[in-house]
Amino acid sequence: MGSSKNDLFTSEQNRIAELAKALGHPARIAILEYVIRKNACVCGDIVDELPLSQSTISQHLKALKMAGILQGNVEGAKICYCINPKVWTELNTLMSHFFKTYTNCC
Amino acid sequence: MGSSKNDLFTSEQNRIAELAKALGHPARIAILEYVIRKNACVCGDIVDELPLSQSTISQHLKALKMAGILQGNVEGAKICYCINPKVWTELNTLMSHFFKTYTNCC
DNA sequence: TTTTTTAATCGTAATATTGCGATTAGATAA
DNA sequence: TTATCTAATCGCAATATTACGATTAAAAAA
Repeated sequence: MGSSKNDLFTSEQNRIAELAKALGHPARIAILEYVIRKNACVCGDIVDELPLSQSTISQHLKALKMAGILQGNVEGAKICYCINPKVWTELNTLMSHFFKTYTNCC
Repeated sequence: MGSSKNDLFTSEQNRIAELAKALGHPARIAILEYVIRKNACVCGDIVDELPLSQSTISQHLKALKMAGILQGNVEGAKICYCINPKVWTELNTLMSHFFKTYTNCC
């Protein structure tokens, strides 16, 4: 027990949940906002921007990369993070479709 | 340690993360889809619909209620769940605004 | 009344997440 | 070469999540 039973749900349900989960921490929202605000690939100065340790931020970056939302491109010793446009579109599409399925009833 | 440091982030960052986290499990997506598909307030037959135990579903319902996404209205012995329209709009607004902040750069 | 139904909560166990310091590996600089 | 910088990973601890059976409280039915 303790782990979620992903095999019981559709792949779309699992994918929405996976992407939402990746957004489910304020530090990861802050990271994405920062990467977007810089409007370019941003290297490890995220660490200077957020009040969290380097290892913690690296973990959050990993979570965002695992979901596919962020890309990391190696640039010498530094690594350049940016939004993965395809996954961003996927996220937008899945969410807005999900939102549209509801129209007031109560 | 172990708990997230919500006080380090803006209330908007925390709220987006809180709502996203509530969507961050396939069972909760399935619950919302079911409630929406019924296009009306739905009572506890969610338990018959999903392959999870009554107590587990009750926990997921609690998570959705805590985030405000679901409302539960007492109807005799049964409880009637439906989407909270205000929070649904809030969710839609926050997410679509968040999505719009990004335009391709890389 | 007693019985049944409904949904929340309790108790427990397994697993996941969050966070940080320390270490590591690879690239760059001196 | 050695030193430094960068970012991932390791190891650990605290806490949260997920899941289920059992119990509970309240309403409805018999």
